[in-house]
Amino acid sequence: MTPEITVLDRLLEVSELFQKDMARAFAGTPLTPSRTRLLWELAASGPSTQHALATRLEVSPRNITGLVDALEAGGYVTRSPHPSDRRAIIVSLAASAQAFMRDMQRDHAELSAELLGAVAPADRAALLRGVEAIAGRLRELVEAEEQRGEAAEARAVGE
Amino acid sequence: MTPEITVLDRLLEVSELFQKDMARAFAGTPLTPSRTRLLWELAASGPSTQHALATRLEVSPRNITGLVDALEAGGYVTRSPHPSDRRAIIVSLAASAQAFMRDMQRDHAELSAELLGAVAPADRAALLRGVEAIAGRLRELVEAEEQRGEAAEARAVGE
DNA sequence: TATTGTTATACTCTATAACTATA
DNA sequence: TATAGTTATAGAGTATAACAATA
Repeated sequence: MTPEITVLDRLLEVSELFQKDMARAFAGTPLTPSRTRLLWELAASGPSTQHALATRLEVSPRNITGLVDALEAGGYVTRSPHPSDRRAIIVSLAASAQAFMRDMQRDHAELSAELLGAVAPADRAALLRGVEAIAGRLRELVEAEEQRGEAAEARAVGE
Repeated sequence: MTPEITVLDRLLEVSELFQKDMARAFAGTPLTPSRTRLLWELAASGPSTQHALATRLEVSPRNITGLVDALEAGGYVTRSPHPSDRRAIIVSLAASAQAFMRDMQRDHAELSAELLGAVAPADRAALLRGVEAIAGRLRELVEAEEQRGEAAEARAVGE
């Protein structure tokens, strides 16, 4: 009774291969998956406080301190004072990192196109719809889990 | 010029959500993604030496030592001497973990079915073909990268 | 009193290198 | 001489808790 290989397994394999590819691409640089993720977030949302980054990336503020420390040391980001709140720090992409992120985005788009190109043209629309449906359903399931978890926590606190 | 959301992005999102779901499911247990991965490997391939696990999971033998230490302490696996090679150690799933893994496989299969169920029946065949094609192409790309890397290493050693 | 970021501490994952016991 | 696993060491990601400066 060997378990069947399912669509889900293939999706997870794609993600694993993708991460392997990234790791190889960034070997020899100070960029790690977590740091790269922070750079993507900065590229997408613009200069942000560390607190905002922690919230959006769903990690602890302490964790952001470490990631920003490393990225700042590598010249990828800069820290500057918040104009009105002297407790806060604004993290921005360094000028060179902006060009770097544009390259990353271009490479990512090219890879996406390359992979979609491997799919039979007649299958592409259904593939897109199908993946969208799977992502949507999984989002629902995870959200339901989260709410159940929060409810349990609230009960525990209330006791 | 906001980057488009692509099939690849959706695939990566699915993987991220899946991992989030796993993390939630294993909260409060000593099971982490790496340890769970080792358990899956043992369930799939049967009792194995640590060296074999290191090779198949593509991590260092030292890393396996730590993972097996934790899993052994948690009662998930047992270490026993190799029958003919006194250097080697055989790692096996503990009896309780065998039942546990059957449950995991069942849950995984149910989740896969649930997600495929969210896809319009008419789209399913094309989805399967499409995801297979993407995984295949990405496998090729990563393999090509690997070989280029090895060639470069060989040149460096030869110098 | 609440919030922002940091220091302190701890655990996990991971790797390389040196070492022990065995092959 | 080569291999299996461990000890030693180190860097990275992550979390919580305590604390300083500011709101």
